This record gives sequence, C-alpha cells and structure tokens, in this order.
Amino acid sequence: MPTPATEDYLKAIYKLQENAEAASTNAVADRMGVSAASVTNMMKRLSETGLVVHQPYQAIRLTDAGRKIALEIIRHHRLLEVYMAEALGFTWDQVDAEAERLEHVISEEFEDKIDAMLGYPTTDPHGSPIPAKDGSIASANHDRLSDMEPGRTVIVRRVTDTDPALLRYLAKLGLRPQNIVEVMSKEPFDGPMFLRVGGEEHHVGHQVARSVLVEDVSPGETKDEGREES
Amino acid sequence: MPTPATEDYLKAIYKLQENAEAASTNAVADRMGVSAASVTNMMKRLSETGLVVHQPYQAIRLTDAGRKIALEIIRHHRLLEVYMAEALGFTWDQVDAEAERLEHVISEEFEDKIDAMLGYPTTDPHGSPIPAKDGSIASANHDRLSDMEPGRTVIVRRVTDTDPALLRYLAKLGLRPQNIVEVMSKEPFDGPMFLRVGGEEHHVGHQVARSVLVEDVSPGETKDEGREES
DNA sequence: TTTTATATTTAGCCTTGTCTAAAAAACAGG
DNA sequence: CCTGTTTTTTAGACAAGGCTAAATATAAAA
Repeated sequence: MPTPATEDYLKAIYKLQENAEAASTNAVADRMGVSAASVTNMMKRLSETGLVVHQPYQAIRLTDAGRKIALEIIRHHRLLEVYMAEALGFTWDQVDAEAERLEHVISEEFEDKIDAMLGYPTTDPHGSPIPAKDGSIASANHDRLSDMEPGRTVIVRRVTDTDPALLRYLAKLGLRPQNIVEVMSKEPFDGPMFLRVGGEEHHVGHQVARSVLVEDVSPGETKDEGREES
Repeated sequence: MPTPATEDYLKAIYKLQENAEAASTNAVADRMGVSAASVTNMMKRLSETGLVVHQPYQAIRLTDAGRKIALEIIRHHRLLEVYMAEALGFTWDQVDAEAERLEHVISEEFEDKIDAMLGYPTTDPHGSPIPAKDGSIASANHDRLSDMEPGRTVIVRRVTDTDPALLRYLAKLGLRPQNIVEVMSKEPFDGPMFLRVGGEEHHVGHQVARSVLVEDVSPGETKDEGREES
C-alpha cells in the first residue's frame, strides 16, 4: 500500500506527462512545493519499488504500476469532487482542496458507493475526465480558449486551474463547462479577449483564457479537423 | 495542527478516561497496537506541546487542549459514521473502520455540512454520543446488559465494541439501539443470558452482553435510581 | 571551445513515529 | 523488609520525508 506522499508524487508526475511536459526533477518539485533534493531522494526510492524509471539527469517516467496508482488516486479525487459538489453542496472552488486530502484515505467500497450514487459520472465539476476502474481515461483533445480566433463560437469543456479565487472569477463570468462562448475580438501580444457569454460581455486576460479548454462549434466547423496541417 | 498519530493517541487516552480506567502506558499501548516504549516516547512529546500531563510512572492525563482535540476527532468520527450509514448505505459494522481514517482529514466545512444534512444528530449508529462543537458531550450513565437481572425489561442504548463480526452478530440478534430486550434468565459465574428480543429468543455469552449498554424500563423502575447505595 | 548559467545530485542533518533489548522503578507476597 | 514479578522508561536503531549547502552535470552563450 503506497503512502500519501508516494501517491502525491506519482500524481504530479502523471499530470506533467499528461500535459506533454517532461517530468524533470524541478518540474515535480515546483508542482509539489518541495525542494528538488527531496524529489531526487524520493525518485530513488520509487525506482527501487518499481513505480518510476529514473536515470540521473533524465526525465522521470512512470512504470505501469506507477501509472495505475496515479490513476486510482485521480479517480478518487475527481469522484470526490463530484460527490462534494452534488451531494454536499460544495462550490466548485472548494472541492479540490478537500479532495486533495480525502483521496488518500477512502476505501474501495466508499469509491464504489459514491460512484453508483452519482450515476457513474465521467467528468468532475471542472470538466476533467474521471479515470475508469480499469485505469482507462478519456482523452479529449480540446483547444485553449486563448487560442481561439474572433468569430468562433465554442463550448467550454474544462478548466485546468485549481486556484479557488480564479475559479470563483470564472464562475462569475459564466466560464464553466457546457456554457457557450462567442469570441468577439482578441488583442495581439497575449492581450485580453473580448467574449460574449450567456448574454453578457467580458474582457478576460490571456492567462485566464489559457486555463479554459473549449470545443469549437462554429457554424461550418467539422469535429476533429481544426488544427491539422493540410 | 496535530498529526493523525497525535490525534489517535489523544483519542485513546480520552476513551480510557471516559471508561474510568487509568490511562497507563500499557493500557494506551494495548489500545493503539503499539509498544509501550512508543507510548512513553510519544507522551514525552505531547507533554512538551502541552496536550497531556505525564509524570514518569504515573497515569497519563489530558490537558484541556488535549481533551479539546480528542473530542473534535471523536465528533468527526461519529458524524462520519452516521453520515456513511444514512447517506451512503454502509452497514453499522463497516462505518468504524472507514471513519477511523476519514476523521483526520475532513475540514470544518465538511463537518458542518454533513452535520446539517443529517439534522444535527446526537448519537452515532452504535448509540455513542456525538460531542458538540463546543466540546460538550452527553454522558448517559447506562448499565451493562450483562449486569441486568432476570425479569428486567431494558432498551438497548449503545454498543461499545467496534469488531465488525461482533456487530453483525448483534444486529442479527436485534441487539441494536432503541430495541427492547427482556432478560429471561441468566447463568451464574459469567454464564450466558437468555433474552427475548423482538419476539425471538436468544442465548448470548457474557462477553457479548457486556458490550451492550441498556436503560432499565421495567415496570416500577424509576429513572436514575438503580445502583445508588441506600 | 571555453565560460557561464541552470539543473540535478550528494552529503549531511532533522523530525516524526515506530521498534527491540536492557535497565530501572513500582508493586505484591511472604 | 526483602525478593520476584510486572510496568515503565531508557538507549539505540531504523524508515519515511523533508531541508540546506555544496558539488557536479548539463545546456547555453560567447
């Protein structure tokens, strides 16, 4: 049985890889809020137990065993988020912090009970996919709102930030999964975007728009043919 | 913020004191499943942080600060037990083990939300009182079923064991809080009791009957006047 | 290609929580 | 009041996780 610390490291490495970033010692250290030396030390031990592969000075990779644990924890995390939002009335900015601690201690029965009670949800309140019990996970290839050109109409699919203040701001703007957004205009050099969301118009900064993933539903747009080279 | 281990020690000491037993090093070690040396070591540190008072070779006592933490954790534990039984469909033999881990990680918001959702319950599924937020706790002075004489009619108020197998056995017998029990007969020398519970008759051993706390409701019995010296 | 900057690892230390084995204190019986 | 038993504490070790400071690779720039 892995410790909470082990689970957190594996989760951090998984998320970096998922994000197509190299899981370097520093990247993991940043994400976890620990020193780089602590990461090196932990990687040595996780290598010995066969959860990661780490050659000195090279990127860290998860083994199948390591990935399995990471996905189990992410499953716990996201199911708990849905449960707390749906059943306990938590707001979407509160659920991450709470799930961060609960994810390490719930039993398989607990997981199964809330999963069934929620009707086997496939995404969490932020639109992130919930891994299945067998370790499979849906990987939607969404675009960033910040990359969308003026004139586009999109549906918000996912928000990739966990900062409660940012999430409250996004909720106020209506930038939540399933909501429709029209891109009115966009300033160059990573300037703000001008958006229409549910009848209201807002200017939002580039950093904010970067954390909002969307699906293009503009008239004439065919699914899955957006950014290929042609 | 106390660690889970600290919380567990304080809880164990609290329960011993509640049970009118001296919280000796050995008693705590037994209850926690650790060595006596570990307890001595931990008590030294908890003394330094002002959570217990421990003079070498003497019984351990909780300070006000220590008792406060113990009661907060017990509150978490019992609220979680009620919640899991009521809202998630766990059986009363499963809730203790699960709550044992969750009690250390839920936030105040989580606690408040389930408390409200449950309608501010005052006892857990085993009949144990739930401490209030201010640290007060109802102390009912119940008798042990094993001490009741033939002819008595009692109501089960509480079960003081957490072993799942025992709890399933008690449930099958109908020995659950609020159920009415008639003591038909009782063998001497800690022998078995013959009981009538909800139309059925059962022979139960002394150890089992000891863990069932009851309130005497026999005709002519006046409340709170049972075992005084007269 | 040499220098400089950045990333990573090593070395050494710390705290928490646990253990076993040995020493010491307390208790009980005669 | 001495002696054997039980309880408790001390001493010393260990594993998990974390840190800082110093050493060493690697990458970037001149």
